[in-house]
Amino acid sequence: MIANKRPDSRLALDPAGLRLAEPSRAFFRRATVAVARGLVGAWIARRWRGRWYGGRIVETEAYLGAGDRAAHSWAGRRTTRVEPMYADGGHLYVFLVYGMHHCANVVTRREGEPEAVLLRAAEGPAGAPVRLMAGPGKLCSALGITTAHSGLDLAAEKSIRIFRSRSRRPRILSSSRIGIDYAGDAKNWPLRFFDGDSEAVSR
DNA sequence: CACATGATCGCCT
DNA sequence: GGCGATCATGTGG
Repeated sequence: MIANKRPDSRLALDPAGLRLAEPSRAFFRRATVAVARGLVGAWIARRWRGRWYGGRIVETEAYLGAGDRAAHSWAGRRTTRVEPMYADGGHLYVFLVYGMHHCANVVTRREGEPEAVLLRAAEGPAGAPVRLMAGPGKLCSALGITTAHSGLDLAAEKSIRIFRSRSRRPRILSSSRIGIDYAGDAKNWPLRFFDGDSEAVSR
């Protein structure tokens, strides 16, 4: 068990409400764009001291590996930090940006194929501030996710999990990705996906 | 409302 | 030594 940052208590979930189809390894191994779309509307949940906390994902971005200038694995870059991106689909890749904010990614494809989906925003359960997780750094902060969780296997570990929702499919819109002006032509690729009806999408 | 800035550190050149 | 897959706060129009 990883005993670090505590999740925001307002994100407490009823475990009974988490009886949703849990993505299998095969779900994460699919094409990265398919996973990025499939994660919009899914739930991310973390268990801390025996209780569950989490939210419904409303915004994601796909990062396509060695050929994607915006990806940390661009040109085959492989450092200790990025290593989890090279793991099998379903692992977690967490990194620190600007020296203070964490960003959580779900690794896709197979071992040796460094692609991932950035979790950019989520909305908490009823009662939680709508924009508490409206941004990748805020999402990690609210759930207490840090680099200590990087490399964790979502399909095997029990502390952080992804659940697919049974409710209505969201109206998914797309756009170019945020904050990657340095990425050349890749900056215009339509790899950001979000729930067009959510108030928790980042701005 | 639209910028502009500071915080803070690991990775890359 | 520069800058980033960010965010909160401050200024000015």
